[in-house]
Amino acid sequence: MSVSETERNERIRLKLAAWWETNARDLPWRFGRATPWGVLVSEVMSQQTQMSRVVPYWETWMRAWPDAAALADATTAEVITAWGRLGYPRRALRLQECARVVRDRYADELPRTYEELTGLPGIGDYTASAVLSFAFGERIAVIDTNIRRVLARVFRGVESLGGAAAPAERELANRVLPEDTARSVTWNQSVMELGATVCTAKSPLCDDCPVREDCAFLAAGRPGLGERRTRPRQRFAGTDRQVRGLVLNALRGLPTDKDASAGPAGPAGPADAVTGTPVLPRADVEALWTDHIQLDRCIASLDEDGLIEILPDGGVRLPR
DNA sequence: CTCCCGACGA
DNA sequence: TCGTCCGGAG
Repeated sequence: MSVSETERNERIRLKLAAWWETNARDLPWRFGRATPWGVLVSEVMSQQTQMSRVVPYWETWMRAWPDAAALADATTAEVITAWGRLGYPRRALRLQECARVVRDRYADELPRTYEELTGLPGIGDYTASAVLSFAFGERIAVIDTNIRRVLARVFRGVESLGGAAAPAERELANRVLPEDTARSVTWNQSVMELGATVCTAKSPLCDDCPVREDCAFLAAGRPGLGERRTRPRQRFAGTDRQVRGLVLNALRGLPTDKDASAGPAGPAGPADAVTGTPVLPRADVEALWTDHIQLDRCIASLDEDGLIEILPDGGVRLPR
């Protein structure tokens, strides 16, 4: 790295750090207010889900299950219900599996190596790196869609392309990561935050950007702005994802025994005699979606995922 | 319609 | 490396 390049990087780092001080969103798991486990939960909830939607779920979740051991002891039905409408409910299943591994294999203490973290259910490259940086304060380059976009724009003057992070992108991320450990954490957080709130994909707010004077992308006239960088997202309407969501949403809405005993007598629906888990009868299942071929395919896939259980009479329920 | 702090299996 | 998995906001 040349002297001038080093100086430029340092200038950018200082501006971002100052910007972070006054512009960081006050998320409840930031600024040392959450345990490493709490940070991990926030990262899992944030996978493909906006922070603004995550915050209330995280608050409720952490009150119910403050640590891995508590989550490990919950029933799967409770976990799926608490996941609510965050989307991608398999994440909730994996998070509980993760909690059980942490409790059983790691004595309820989150491991702090990349290899061990990525070995946990639902924890991939991004989440492992984020936990190491944000929860444990280790020096490691965090690579997510926001950071890839910001680094590509500021340092290379181009839009980041879709697909997996290329080796060149990882090299760049490691090259510009501050040597000082504490500064590397602030760097990761500030670059990510800039990408989420200012240096957005389609319409970046360059006038409000703290590094607009140093940005290669802006200097080049923002070539190819808004160019599709990620692979096209699957549409939603009419897909299996929508149908699966309908089924789970119906199951989440069923009154439980707690509702019956606590509140104004809600109609306690049909429940399994042994477990007490509320059951959605086959007739109610069929009322959810007219295409029964697709519906049954989704019921089967939900069962395979462990998100529901199918009873002999065709009714379904959340797993215990 | 696209986008949002991805992970996983085929 | 690609397809799948949710849902809401802009």
